[in-house]
Amino acid sequence: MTADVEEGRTARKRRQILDAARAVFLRNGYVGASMDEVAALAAVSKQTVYKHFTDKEQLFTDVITATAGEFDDLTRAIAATLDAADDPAKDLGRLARTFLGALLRPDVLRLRRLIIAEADRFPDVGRTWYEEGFQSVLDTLASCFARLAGRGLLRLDDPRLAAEHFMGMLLWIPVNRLMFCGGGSYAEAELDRLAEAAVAAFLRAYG
Amino acid sequence: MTADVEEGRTARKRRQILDAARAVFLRNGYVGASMDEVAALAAVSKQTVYKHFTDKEQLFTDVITATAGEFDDLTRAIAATLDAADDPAKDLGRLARTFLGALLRPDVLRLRRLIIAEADRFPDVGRTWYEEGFQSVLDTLASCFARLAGRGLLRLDDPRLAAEHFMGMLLWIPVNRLMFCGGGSYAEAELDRLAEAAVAAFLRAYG
DNA sequence: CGCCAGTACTGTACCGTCCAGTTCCGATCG
DNA sequence: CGATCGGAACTGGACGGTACAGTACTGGCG
Repeated sequence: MTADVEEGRTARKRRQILDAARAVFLRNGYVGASMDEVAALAAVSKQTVYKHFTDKEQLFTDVITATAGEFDDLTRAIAATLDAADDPAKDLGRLARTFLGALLRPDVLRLRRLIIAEADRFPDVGRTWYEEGFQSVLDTLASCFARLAGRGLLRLDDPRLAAEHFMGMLLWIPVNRLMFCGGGSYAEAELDRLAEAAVAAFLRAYG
Repeated sequence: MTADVEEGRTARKRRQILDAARAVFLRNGYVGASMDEVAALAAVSKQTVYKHFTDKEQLFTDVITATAGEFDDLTRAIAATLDAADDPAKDLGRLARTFLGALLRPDVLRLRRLIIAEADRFPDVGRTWYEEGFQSVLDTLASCFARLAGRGLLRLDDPRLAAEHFMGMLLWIPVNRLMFCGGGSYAEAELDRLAEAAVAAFLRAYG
């Protein structure tokens, strides 16, 4: 997406294929996606697809792992927001809004659905996603909570547990609603309300 | 499953097909399931399958909606446990354990994965499941919370919000872990710990 | 006679391979 | 510095083999 114009023909084709495959897999699922469609959308011959990726399976796993790195932005946002916090209510609210905005995006939800759907066929993909994405966000949040507790701004024994409860109160409802009701979305005002309510309850339990 | 031996041969065949289809869909997903496999597992000819269900699509939606009624047991368990409550900490703990035991069963999780995976192809199925299953459990829990608040055993303005937060703290972590890590499971002691921690935090926020 | 199992059949879709011809890239040479 | 060249990468299409949805037909059982 950036100035990767200079990356060589081979790398460019590979990137095209990965992007097209991501779109096709997200739209049709693993079984429903056809390699012909991937090749067509990538504007590439099928031979080239099979030169870069031996299998449909390997193409799938490479697509997911290539997309997994995007969680790093989220963890950085956590640390940046909370470590500079002085008013926990306000800064937790901002963090909660950041989470909702990042995790309820349609493409993120479709990726989530895809990984969940194929968790049986690709156990490694699912486990990696859980450990590298889900858990690492929790770890980061927990260590920030621990620092806030050290500064007397939160009151908690088990920062990891507090992080789990924070995420649960914030995300359980909207994530489930959007997972089951495919094309839905939330208005900004509703997201504000969700974030505010979760933070208020969290501060009653852990403030 | 019970003593439905006398239900007519047509209805019996239909039941056989539905049960077999549920197993096949749960194991292979919608696209991966084959009608031949369903017929074979039901010990029925393919012609009979198509006599009862016009389509693969219709068979799928009928399978899901036929399974959806099982949530009623859960809602009854909520009301029975909480409306007789005198010690909220203890009874909420029992309820939390009931939820975990019911929702983390492997077949329930596979059904959940299946519906989520096909939420794009079958939007009605996903929405129905969310409204009839998910929301009705929340509604029941919320009205029980309201009664508890009326008796002075809980302190809350918005019972629905409290129910959402209760479920979120309890279920977010284990459900997600098992959705992403296909074949995992929890030991009983871990479930006890999860339930206890969620109830303790909930009572700090809403006690 | 009516219903159903078993099976064969049609049409389609797709994975992965193969081949013949073309384009791109980097290096070498005039 | 620009023309040339060899090889790698790519295209486009065709093909074998397989799997599956849905239909049709035949024989057997109550």
